[in-house]
Amino acid sequence: MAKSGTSSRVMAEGTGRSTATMRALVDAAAETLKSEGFAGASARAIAGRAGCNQALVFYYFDSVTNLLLAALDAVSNARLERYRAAVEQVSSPAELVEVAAAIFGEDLDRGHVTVLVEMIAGAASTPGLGPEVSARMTPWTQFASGAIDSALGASALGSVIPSSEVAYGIVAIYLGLELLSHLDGDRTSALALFDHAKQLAPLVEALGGMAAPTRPKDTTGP
Amino acid sequence: MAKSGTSSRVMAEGTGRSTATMRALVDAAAETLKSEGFAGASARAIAGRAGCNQALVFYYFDSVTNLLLAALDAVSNARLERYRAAVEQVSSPAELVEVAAAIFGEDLDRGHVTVLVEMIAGAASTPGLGPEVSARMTPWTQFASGAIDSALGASALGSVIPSSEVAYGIVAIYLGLELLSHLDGDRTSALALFDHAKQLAPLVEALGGMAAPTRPKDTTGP
DNA sequence: GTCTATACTTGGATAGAC
DNA sequence: GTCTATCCAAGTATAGAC
Repeated sequence: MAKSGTSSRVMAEGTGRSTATMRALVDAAAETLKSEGFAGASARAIAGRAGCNQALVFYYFDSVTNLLLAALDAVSNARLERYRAAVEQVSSPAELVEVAAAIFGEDLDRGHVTVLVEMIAGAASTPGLGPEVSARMTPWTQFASGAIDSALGASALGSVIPSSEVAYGIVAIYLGLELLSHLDGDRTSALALFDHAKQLAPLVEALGGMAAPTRPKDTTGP
Repeated sequence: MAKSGTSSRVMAEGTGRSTATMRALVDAAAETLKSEGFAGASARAIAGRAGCNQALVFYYFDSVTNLLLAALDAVSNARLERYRAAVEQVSSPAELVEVAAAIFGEDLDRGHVTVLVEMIAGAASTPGLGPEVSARMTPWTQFASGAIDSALGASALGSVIPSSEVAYGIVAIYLGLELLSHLDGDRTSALALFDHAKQLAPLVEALGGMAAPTRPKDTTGP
């Protein structure tokens, strides 16, 4: 699943060219998934975009599928970090919706979620790919769950609807909005939804306050 | 876009065998999209499942893409009719969520939304397919919009959030839940969300009543 | 209408030169 | 490490026999 037996332990500097083309391939794989989709992400198409030879795909990753998974890892990890950093300074539902909308706007423009969606949909056609992609989804549902908990407080509406299930729904919305907005090249319809969600946030806050045992804005101080 | 120049005007009975295999191909195309995904839906795979020769795909539909679109049409229309019939007897938000959950459960089990999702995701890799698929999505957003209007009443929350935008979000959730639940073969997580939505429906009703100029359950009588 | 046969293209993957 | 050359499998699409 990892790599061939090449330069996996020498990641620091050493063979500068090798890791460079490796990264080029990973980047090109992500870009190809965005513009050509899973079915169009062939070794030749990816290598062509990376500016190198098709054989290098197999030299570095053993198979096209492995390369695509590496691309998924790269995009997923980078974005997860971005979301984490942004959500860290958030405490209220309204704020949470606001930053979520902003970063999701980036995702729509840059096509980050496309990579995810194409891999999920493409998993059906490649034996064994499903579990691999599925494993890479759990960090997202877990992250969403945690973000909801810390913004809403475990005591609030969380007692009515468990945050893990809400998180599942949030992730689903992300994927679905990506599918729709990518299909007709229109990100405004998707972002409009976030605007409305922002309007609804105070309502959630009020309801949470009613059910909760008086928990103020929670500044996670140790 | 339609067919070759074969038996398009003789659809009644006449050439019984021809329309039979045509339907077999359409059905097989849908099934192949469900189990093998867009990338695995080749003329050979589909014809094999239909129990006929690969060449018939091109005889009847000119191209694989056209056959896949025909399959999408068939599934989409059948399901739309199913939803319409069920939603007709609905007036309250709680009822709407309930029937939506029930039929969506069918969709998850039988893989109807998979066909849609695979075609949307696959559209990226086939030039010209995007607009075709997009055109087949609008009936769904329109239907959802209408269902929300008639269950909520144009006067209720509709003044805060336009039903067309909510409909966009609902369709997105359907697609996203399909992606997730299909990936890890678990429909319960998706259906649990509907259960919770049902619990929230009375709240929406109450809020709608507050904002609306006293509109009772609306039994669309002529 | 349906099948066989076939032409042509693309894609995954390997071997070996440099 | 990177490229060329190549093999082989699979796919689209057409022609023509039945």
